[in-house]
Amino acid sequence: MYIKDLSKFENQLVTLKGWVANKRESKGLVFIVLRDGTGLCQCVADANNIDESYFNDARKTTLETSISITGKVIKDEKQIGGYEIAITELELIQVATDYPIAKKEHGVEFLMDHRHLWLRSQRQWAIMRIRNTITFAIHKFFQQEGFIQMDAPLFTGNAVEGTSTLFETDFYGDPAYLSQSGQLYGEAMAMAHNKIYTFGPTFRAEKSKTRRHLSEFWMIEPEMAFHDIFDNMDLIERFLRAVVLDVLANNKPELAMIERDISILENITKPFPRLTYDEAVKIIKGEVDVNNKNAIVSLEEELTSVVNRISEVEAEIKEREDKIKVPGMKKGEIGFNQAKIDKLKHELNELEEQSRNIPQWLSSARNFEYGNDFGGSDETVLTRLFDVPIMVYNWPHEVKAFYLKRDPENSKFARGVDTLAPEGYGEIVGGGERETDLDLLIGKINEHGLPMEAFEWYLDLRRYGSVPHAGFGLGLERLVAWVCKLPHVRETIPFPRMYGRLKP
RNA sequence: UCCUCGAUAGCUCAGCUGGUUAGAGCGAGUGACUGUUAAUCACUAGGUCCCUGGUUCGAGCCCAGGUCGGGGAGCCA
Repeated sequence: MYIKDLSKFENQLVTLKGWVANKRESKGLVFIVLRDGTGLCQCVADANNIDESYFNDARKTTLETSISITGKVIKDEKQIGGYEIAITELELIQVATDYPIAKKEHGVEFLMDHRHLWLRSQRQWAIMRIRNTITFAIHKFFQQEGFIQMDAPLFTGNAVEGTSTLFETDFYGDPAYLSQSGQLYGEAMAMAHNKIYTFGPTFRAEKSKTRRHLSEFWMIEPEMAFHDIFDNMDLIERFLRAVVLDVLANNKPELAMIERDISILENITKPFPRLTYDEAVKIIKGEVDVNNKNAIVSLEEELTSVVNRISEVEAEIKEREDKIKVPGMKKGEIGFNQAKIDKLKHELNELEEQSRNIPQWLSSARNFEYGNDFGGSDETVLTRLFDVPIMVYNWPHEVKAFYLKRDPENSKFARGVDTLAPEGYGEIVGGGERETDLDLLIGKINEHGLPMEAFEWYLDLRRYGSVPHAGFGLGLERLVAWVCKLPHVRETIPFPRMYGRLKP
């Protein structure tokens, strides 16, 4: 019996097992908000209606105490979930003392140190449900499209691109690296099964401390024989649309819990703009407007509004602090104002960080040098202007991976494509058409200073029945972060591993 | 690796140009309250002011070096 099914048991006696998510009590009444992993439900112990021992046990409950409750299901529109339980029996399973996570603002470090408990809170619960939908939707999409799921090894002897970002391990006395992409293996598997996808963990030892980076993250890498870059873009677009529509179909309540603006997700049915690198650069530099917006001007406006908001917030904090100081205010009202002040101070810290970052981003966009790869801030500047994901293709070949196909129409470019999520999120997909020319590939491997013997097996794919093929890699956490509009990817995975974070 | 912000009670934060005994709210504990949805009231217990050194009659506050954390750059999904 689970809380999510209560509607089928109106006016019946049910038994629920779960944890105390919240509790309020007065003399003859105890209100327990029970959490059972499927939902929340208020349960009421009324001293007049139940045995004294049950009532006393109800009073003993604390935050996150585990209990079993039996009671009658009563419809009550005012309650979360629309139902309430009138308790008739209550069994304490384990009484928790001093649960660390309180119903108030906490700092990031504290919450991360208590990630094992933080996962129980409502917001995190909702995010994990959405992640689950996305994971399932990804498998569903590819399976329906006739893809075979195959897994690339996690231990690898050679680096795809450089070694500075690899975690080294000991493999029976030899160095081995944790995989940072299954890409090359994916190509081999596609030659055997035509269309395949991998879905597994990926490791990158980048000492990055930004909202977009994890050291361990989950990547989905499809690879398709007989696909060119345009087929690839068609697939990316269909794929992301299917996944987001699945979330909209299954997770409206969760999206509401985290206060996600659904209208932007609903735009997913619109076609994704496809820009060449050249076009995207013009937009970033503010030389071309898009959707009646100019990248530079709108960022300048953003900066102004951040500055204005800072003075607003400062004024409100001061006002509330002065209010509290006046003698005679009721204790509860002081507490209420103090909680508001806490929240405003957190907002103020974030705004001040933005006011330091935006000028840097502005100068980076203004001074963007044609031919460079996009940085994180460039992607932010660009994607703030859109309300659907965009695809940027035909990149200068020097800045992209060695295995990307040179554009036959202009050898300056490589047929890579990045998909950038809107609202400033940036890259969630990177991919492209693969180089099939054996000599060009050998040249690129030498150019990058990579050990040729490690790539012999890969070159075999060009020697024996080489065909045009393409694929891409999607970062699961980045997709979840955008769908949920989270400020940081660390909340999209149960136990994040990142620079400076290996526990819990 | 670089830039930038920070570290004070279990938590979130005040703490003035350096000045006696370091504060608030929340949380916790005790008692009072018959329906609450972070707003009832009273009382109680909570501190190595991150570490090391320096300046000073005097350092939570100033200086130097470190440690840890937030944000960003580079790199990337």
